Amino acid sequence: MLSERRLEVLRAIVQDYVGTEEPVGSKALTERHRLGVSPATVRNDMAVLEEEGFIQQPYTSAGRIPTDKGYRLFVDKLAGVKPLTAAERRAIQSFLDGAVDLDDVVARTVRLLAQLTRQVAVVQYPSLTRSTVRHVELLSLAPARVMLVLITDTGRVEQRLVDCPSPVGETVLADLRARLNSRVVGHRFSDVPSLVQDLPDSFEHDDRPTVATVLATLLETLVEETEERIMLGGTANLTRFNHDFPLTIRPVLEALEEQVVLLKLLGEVKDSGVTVRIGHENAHEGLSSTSVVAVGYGSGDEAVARLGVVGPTRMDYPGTMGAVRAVARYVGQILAES
Amino acid sequence: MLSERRLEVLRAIVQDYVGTEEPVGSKALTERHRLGVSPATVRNDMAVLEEEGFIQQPYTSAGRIPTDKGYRLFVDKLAGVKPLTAAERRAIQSFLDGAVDLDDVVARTVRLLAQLTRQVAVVQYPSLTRSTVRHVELLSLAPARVMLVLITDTGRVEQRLVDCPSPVGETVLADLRARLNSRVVGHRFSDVPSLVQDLPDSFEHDDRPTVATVLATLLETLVEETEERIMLGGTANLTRFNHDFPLTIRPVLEALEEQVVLLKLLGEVKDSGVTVRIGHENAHEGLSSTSVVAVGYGSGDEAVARLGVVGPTRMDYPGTMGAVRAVARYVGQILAES
DNA sequence: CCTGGCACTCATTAGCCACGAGTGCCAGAA
DNA sequence: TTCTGGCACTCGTGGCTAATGAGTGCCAGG
Repeated sequence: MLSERRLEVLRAIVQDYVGTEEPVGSKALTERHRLGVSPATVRNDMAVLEEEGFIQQPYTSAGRIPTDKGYRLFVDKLAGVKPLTAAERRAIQSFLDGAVDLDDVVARTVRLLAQLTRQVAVVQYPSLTRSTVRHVELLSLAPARVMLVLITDTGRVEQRLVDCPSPVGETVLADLRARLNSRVVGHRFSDVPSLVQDLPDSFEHDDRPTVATVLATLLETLVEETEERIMLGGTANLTRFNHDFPLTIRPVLEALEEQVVLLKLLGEVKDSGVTVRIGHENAHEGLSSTSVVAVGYGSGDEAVARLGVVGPTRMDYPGTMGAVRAVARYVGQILAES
Repeated sequence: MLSERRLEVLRAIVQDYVGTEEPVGSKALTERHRLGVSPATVRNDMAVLEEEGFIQQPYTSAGRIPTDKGYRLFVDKLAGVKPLTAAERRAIQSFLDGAVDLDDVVARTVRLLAQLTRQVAVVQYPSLTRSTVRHVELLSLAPARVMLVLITDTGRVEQRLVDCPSPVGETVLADLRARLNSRVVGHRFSDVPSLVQDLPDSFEHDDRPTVATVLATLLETLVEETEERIMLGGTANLTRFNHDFPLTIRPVLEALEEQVVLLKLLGEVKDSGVTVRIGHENAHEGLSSTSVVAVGYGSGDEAVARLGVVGPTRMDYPGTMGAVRAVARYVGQILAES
């Protein structure tokens, strides 16, 4: 078990290393922090911390840097979430208030997060599975061609072309539109399949294939578009990886371009509270020297999507966590209002 | 005036420099290219080329590298566009054929371009100004709240919430929807304002404010959404700037994150043929050591948007131009089919 | 106008050395 | 026990010098 002071030493190491980006030695530590003990004592503590795997020497007889395990302990036990200043809060609010539609909200959020944390920001579009239907519209484009438009409560719009097996009359279309909406509006996407199951039966025999086709496309849209979209920003901040530059940044950029990777990354986020994944805790190889700080957000109690940042393991965790949490809250508010 | 052989020397310098990424000397040149003259002669030619500003020495008595002006001459006079191989063409086709909707087409195009050229790819969404209206839909969400959905011939969908001054009946809405569509469907966005100008007059006096509000929102959408969207990909390829890495890559990444910059960049593209902007020809400072190769694309004769790549001035121009042109053609085909 | 020869330039690399931040260990004090 | 001061040792960093070699400009002669 680690004594109180040893934890204090670890905290000091993390803080100094994050600040200076250089391995930190025992002497420097005692000078910058009031630990009340001599460098020699700190050295002993460091030896213990190293044995336990919390810190590490880049090479023999250099200063120490935290390991992933060290950061983990720091995040879990030694540091809280740093709340934003009033000025920052105001900045967030005024920046997000100007958004005109969902795309804009997401775009602004990405910029905001990137600027605030000086890291790469990742924002997932509000997910369809957990949203509800606001409206389904059917438009006749040609005799046997219908456009299906799906509008969600988060303001997202999806459209699909439907090629019908036979020409479809305006009245049938209006009928279908009305019945469809009366059944599904306000319901969750996941409930839609069972709600529309018997709908074809209530139509004339001739129209049933058409109705079935339209419904099939609707269900397909629900499934397909559950592949969620993600917006990325602030990649220029990666250049602050001053160290072994090309080597580090390359795989990170590659990973960030893979929507799949990002989705998986965000998928591992807990439903409540800020989630931090440090270094090798991230499954993806290219991200093994980065940390992900993410959190769910939503218009109500429940999270409909996630947002967060990706940065070097050597990051200011309390500040980053504070910024991510705050932004998520404001975005949630904005979504609830619209 | 430059003699034939001197141009040949310039071409050789560009080709070698692009290949090796190192300043090229007179001896190496005569070895790799059958110029039929001795290194000494080449040196004299080089001296002339340097005096004319086509090439440059990084420092006294090193090899030569092309200047922006040198690349310009190379692109304009010395090199054509290299057509793709049959295999590459097939790859493009099969890759793009799988796309399901407009977003997907753009996303796939970006990936394709990035992979093909090994550079940063930029694709502009088909522009609204040059598109035509396929359908306008009005949905009643609440008594005094209407959702306006605009569908373009390129498959793009835009929606806006409209808060009306007074409750609006279903019949009025249906009436407006019908008249609106009969007037604007098939017409260009730029023609819409004059087409709907007198529309409010044909409604009951009480409904005119509502109609006017809806129309205002429609026109606003046309203008606002003319701010065009852009998709970016392949930023990981920037790491192939091996040279003065952080210094070079930073401003480039920053520039690429600014939609405005990208739009301005693509805005300068000629309407026909592949446009190449080299180094300082790009207005933006951060892009002064990159070149942009871009071209318009569209479903018909006319370009509705642009796509291209951004890479180091030291790039394989013929190959890049070939790839960009080929991709643009296929995307145009895909759009025309849908 | 082209060529071979020659002296010169200068970035790069390797080798060397002094410096100093940092360590581990140990004996003695608290 | 726990902490401290002292001390020898490690090793990356930075400055210096010398050797290397690719590349140049210039010139005299074909």
